[in-house]
Order: sequence, then C-alpha cells, then structure tokens
Amino acid sequence: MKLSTKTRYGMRAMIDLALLHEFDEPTTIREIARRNRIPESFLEQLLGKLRKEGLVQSIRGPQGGYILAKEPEEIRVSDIINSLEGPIRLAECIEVPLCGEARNCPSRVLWTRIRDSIDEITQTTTLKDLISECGDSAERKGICND
Amino acid sequence: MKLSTKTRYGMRAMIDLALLHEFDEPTTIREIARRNRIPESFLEQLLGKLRKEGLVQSIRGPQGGYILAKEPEEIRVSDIINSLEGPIRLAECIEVPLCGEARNCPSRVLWTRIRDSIDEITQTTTLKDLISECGDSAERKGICND
DNA sequence: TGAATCTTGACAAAACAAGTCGGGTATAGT
DNA sequence: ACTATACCCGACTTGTTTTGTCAAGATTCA
Repeated sequence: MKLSTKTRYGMRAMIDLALLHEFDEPTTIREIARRNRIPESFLEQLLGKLRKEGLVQSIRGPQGGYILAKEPEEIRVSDIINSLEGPIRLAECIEVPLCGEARNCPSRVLWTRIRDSIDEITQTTTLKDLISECGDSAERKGICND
Repeated sequence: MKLSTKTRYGMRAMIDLALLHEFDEPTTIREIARRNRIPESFLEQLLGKLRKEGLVQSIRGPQGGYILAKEPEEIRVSDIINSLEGPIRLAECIEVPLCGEARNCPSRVLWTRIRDSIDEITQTTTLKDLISECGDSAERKGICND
C-alpha cells in the first residue's frame, strides 16, 4: 500500500503554497514545480483538480499564478487527498456492504478500523498544523521527493 | 489509496483458515477458493507466500491441504500483509530520509504519522481478535468480496 | 501405481500510474 | 489592438503493476 505520486506531489505543492501564503501574491506553476521537483505539466493537472475543489485559486495572465483559496487552517489534509485521488476506499464493501453479514465480517471490521484511523488523522490535520509543527526552518531546498 | 486484491483475498483466506482451525484438519485450495470467491490459481500464489513466511502449513497428497502454522492469536494482521505485499511504504522518504531536512519536512511528518497509525492497528490485531470480535455467527456464505 | 494435492515459474491480458503534448483561453501591460 | 505570460483542458503515450492463467513437476495416500 503506497501513496500515488499525485497525492505526494499535490501535498507538497499545497504545503509550498501554504508557506508562501503570508506574502499574498501568486506563484506560477513553473516556480512551484521547480521548488518541489515536480514535472511542470503534471503539476498542472493536479492544480486543476485542487482548483475545482476550491482549495486553490488561479489568476490568469501575466503576474498570474496560484494562491490558496482559503487560510491554511481551513484546509484539511483530507480535502487535499480527496481532491487528488478521491476518498480512501480500502475495500469496496466498507462503503457499500456487499454481503448480508457485513456486521459480522471479520475483514470488513479490520479494513473499516484502519480506514477510520487514517480518516481521523487526515480530517483533523490542516495545512497550518503541518507547517507550524515543522518550524520555519523548513526552507525549501527542494530535495525531498515525497 | 486502496488495498490490493492480493491483500484482501489473502486476509479472507487466513480468516477462513482461522475459523476452521479448531477442527484441526487441512482444507484444500479449492475449498478455500470456493468459499471465498477467489480464483483458484491466484489463491495458490498467495498461499505460497504465506507458507514461505511460516503463517500456514501445507500438506501434500490426498487429504492434504492447508492449515494455520500457528495459533490464531499468534498471527498478526501485519504478518499477513507483510507476507503478501511487503511492508507498507506510503512514501520512500519515510524509511530512508532523502533530504537533509527530514525532521522538518511537513509532508514527511504527515505520512509518518499515518503510517504509524496503520501499523499500530495491524501489529496489535491478531486473527483471533478478528474472529472473536465478530461472533461465531459469521457462517461463510461467501458473498463478500473484500 | 494412480489419483489427489501442493509447487513453481513462465506467461498474458488488463488496468493503472505517470508523464507528455498541443492547442485553447484569459489578462496585464503597452 | 497586440503581445507575452500564464492558466486550461483533454487526448495521447509509455511503462509498470495487478490480476490473473497455465503447464509441468513433486509429494503422498491408499
């Protein structure tokens, strides 16, 4: 079980935007891509999804770019993940019980428990939480790939 | 983020074996496959991995089949997942810090926290836990696909 | 011996992930 | 109005992974 690069890249991009949020001026795809080592045209797709979900705002034309559409404390990690790859569905039957014995199905109980535990984290962690926990020393040297 | 069918099938097969454990006689691949709606030759592969990890024991020849190699309370969910698809690696840099700022990397902090939370569940839950929590009413009607 | 059963590895189809590309649209500045 | 900048969008490609299938072999019981 691993995260898609969509999710990893997208999260990095959002953190990047959150760190720049105080400056209140847009950053271009190109800059975000360069700072975070993300292929430019791939990032474009991801920002498109994030925009449609209302997490970032785009500004077209010269001097344009992207900014967060909300305050960092209003953007939950789950919002980002949902935008990029849809909700976490460890198994079909968690969402839509397939068998009549769902309540007593051992594997369903297990997957549900794991999913709930992931949700608990992603739904209670915001971008603000992430960047403030990590201190301001996180100057983007752009080496991390995750 | 979703579970592979390898993991879902494998877990179901192990639960199946755990439920039959008290009878102390082997079950054939065919029977496990039929009860759990798993392609026979695919299940074959999965049981091979589980055997190599010492989780199940095989008995060849007529009246042969598979049984658990340990008591259900000695088999953790994490053992099963590790056998089938290797350890959960949400992102490379969790295991091997890639950048010099790992400690201050917001996304790394996030992925690590999620992974730890998953590990906590899989490492403390055994097959015994799963089947005893679900009551004995779980008669395998074999409809569930997860 | 012969039938039942596991064992192993090669192979194949389908799905998915990751990334590219080209042409379009909006806008600021001149 | 023109032009350069920048986002927008969908189709396409490429490579990998997943999800299997299959055949030949090994072991054991009766």
